[in-house]
Amino acid sequence: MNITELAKIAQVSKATVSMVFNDDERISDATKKKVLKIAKKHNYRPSSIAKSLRNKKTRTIGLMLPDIIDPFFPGILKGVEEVAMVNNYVVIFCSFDEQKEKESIYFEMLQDRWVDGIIFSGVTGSEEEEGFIKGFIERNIPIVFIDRGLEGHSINIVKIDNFEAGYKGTKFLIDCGHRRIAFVNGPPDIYILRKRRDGYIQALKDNELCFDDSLITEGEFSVKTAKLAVDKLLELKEKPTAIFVTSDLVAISIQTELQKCGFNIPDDISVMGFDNLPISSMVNPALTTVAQPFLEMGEEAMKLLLALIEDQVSLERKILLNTQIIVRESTKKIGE
Amino acid sequence: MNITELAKIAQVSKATVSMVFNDDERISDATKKKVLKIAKKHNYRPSSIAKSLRNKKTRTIGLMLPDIIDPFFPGILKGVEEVAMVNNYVVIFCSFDEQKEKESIYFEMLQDRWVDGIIFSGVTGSEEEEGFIKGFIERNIPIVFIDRGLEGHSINIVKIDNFEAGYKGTKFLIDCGHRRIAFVNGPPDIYILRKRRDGYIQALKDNELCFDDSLITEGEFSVKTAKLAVDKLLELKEKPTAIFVTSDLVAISIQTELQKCGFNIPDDISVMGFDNLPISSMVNPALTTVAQPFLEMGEEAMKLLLALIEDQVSLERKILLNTQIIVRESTKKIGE
DNA sequence: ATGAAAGCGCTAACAT
DNA sequence: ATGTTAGCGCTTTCAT
Repeated sequence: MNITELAKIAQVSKATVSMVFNDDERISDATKKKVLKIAKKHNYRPSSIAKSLRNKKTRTIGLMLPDIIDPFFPGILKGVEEVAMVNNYVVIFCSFDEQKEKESIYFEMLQDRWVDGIIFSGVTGSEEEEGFIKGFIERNIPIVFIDRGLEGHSINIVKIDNFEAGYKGTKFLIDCGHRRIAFVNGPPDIYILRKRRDGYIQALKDNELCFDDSLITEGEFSVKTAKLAVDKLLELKEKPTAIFVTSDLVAISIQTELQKCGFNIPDDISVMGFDNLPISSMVNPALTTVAQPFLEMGEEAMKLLLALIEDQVSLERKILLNTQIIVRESTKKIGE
Repeated sequence: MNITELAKIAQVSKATVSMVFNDDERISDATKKKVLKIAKKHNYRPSSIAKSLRNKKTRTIGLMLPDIIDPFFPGILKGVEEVAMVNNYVVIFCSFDEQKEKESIYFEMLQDRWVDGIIFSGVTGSEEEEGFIKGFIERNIPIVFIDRGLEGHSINIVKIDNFEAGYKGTKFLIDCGHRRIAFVNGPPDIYILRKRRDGYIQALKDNELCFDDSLITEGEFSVKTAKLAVDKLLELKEKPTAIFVTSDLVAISIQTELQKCGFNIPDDISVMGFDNLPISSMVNPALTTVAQPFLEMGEEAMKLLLALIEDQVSLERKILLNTQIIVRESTKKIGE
């Protein structure tokens, strides 16, 4: 059932049917009712495809994510999806698994499909990527970044203040009385992780605590790094009383490792995570952590994208979301 | 840049351009090369939207999920996405959060957008839902279900054998020497969970073990249920030596609860989960569990959907995927 | 080997 | 208050 058939049955013109479905005020209530009734009876619904071709708007956005198994992306996806759906948009899910080739193919698909906008998390910074991104911007397809964007470009981005988060987490441990605080981080060539480390170091400095290189472990976020970090700690003659880990998953692995080595958490050592994943409240001990507002990040990114699409504004906006310390059982006050 | 403009620049007809991009053999190599070159230069790519309207095929599928935070859905999503993308399809992500209203709206959106097919996990069984599903099938839009489908309908479905999985998990514990095995399950009105329980009971029977109602706890999958289950166990005079929990997340919560009550796992009591989530290997102790092949479920669902879409077959197919026992640290052999 | 033209389902300008 | 018509970008018959 399409508009032509329906118009025939309802004995009106296609234009009238169209106007009815677009709530045009010029149509009389009588015909409006009549058309709607017949449409319902015949299960007629206007084709989004035809509309898109005609209107040059698809009410579709692309969401580019490096991964979906990593448990912080589902929250972002959900936030984006919710705001999109309420606004009658639909999201095409693109996960490129850190593969350049997949990323390129998805960029092309999104271009071919005339998406109205793109939300992008996990920029790699490759030349090819930059080319695609510039292409979209030239064609007036807005892009909103999450976490980090293209360096040296006027961009719209939603993120947390990673420096402040690193600072805040460290400060919390200091306020708990800890004086020797180890730091376990991901790869420092990732901008946001470098910032977290900077925050950690600044907090130490501001509180006149020794900053000791041997307290820092950096490497990819994995169980291996967790083991490495624990091994490193065990060899230290002067052991830290707390560890700040910039990933909940790694923090959980570290807790496990430490427990296996006979440490009691938090009595022997405090552990502080970063992310606040759903699982973090379920493990033993429940993890104290710096919470990232994943859902909100998705929501805000989508809201910003909507503004860019619909209001045609080309503002360059940075939205900074708050992190929050969630105190649970893996940290405790010491000293006095 | 569209086909008309490109045709003009290349001094050929629109038909020729179209044929070039559809690899029509009638076009000479010379013009093919010429057109492709000019297309590249002007960054021309055929519009998927216009193609869709013309061809009545969108190379788009809808994926309906009840949730995305629940950690087994990301695996499914990933499996679907991978197979879709390799075949030049795109997936519209629809999460209805167990809300009937959202579900209906998404069904309508998918209809309006002429998706070529739908993958659906989490049927609720509501009348409205059934209406939509029938509508799609009537309009020849294939639907593949994951886990469970519509009762009394010829449907295409990908799932695991939940009875066998329940049986297998229980049997493993029996083979470890356990004679009193508690069972913690989700709501038994969910078909697949009922099946898992049936498998548990059958395994007990087949091994002439007492089946004791007081060993079973059922309720929604949550921390609350975990606590409830542990409380119940503590009151038992004859304690079980093992617990089989049909959800890793709940199993992890139960481990935490038990540890807080002073139990050592697996020395005092063995715990067996169900799912094999990424996190399950990281907790302490690492969880022995019945693994569901989430990724494969998504992949197989998408492959089946492709067959239905492209071969226009209307076979009614059930794909049964294997579960697997992953032995880790939370269970141990006892007795002899 | 290539071109001309109709039509996919819709909207918007213009006409009545 | 409603109808007529052209056109969005593409494919596909049918001609040449």
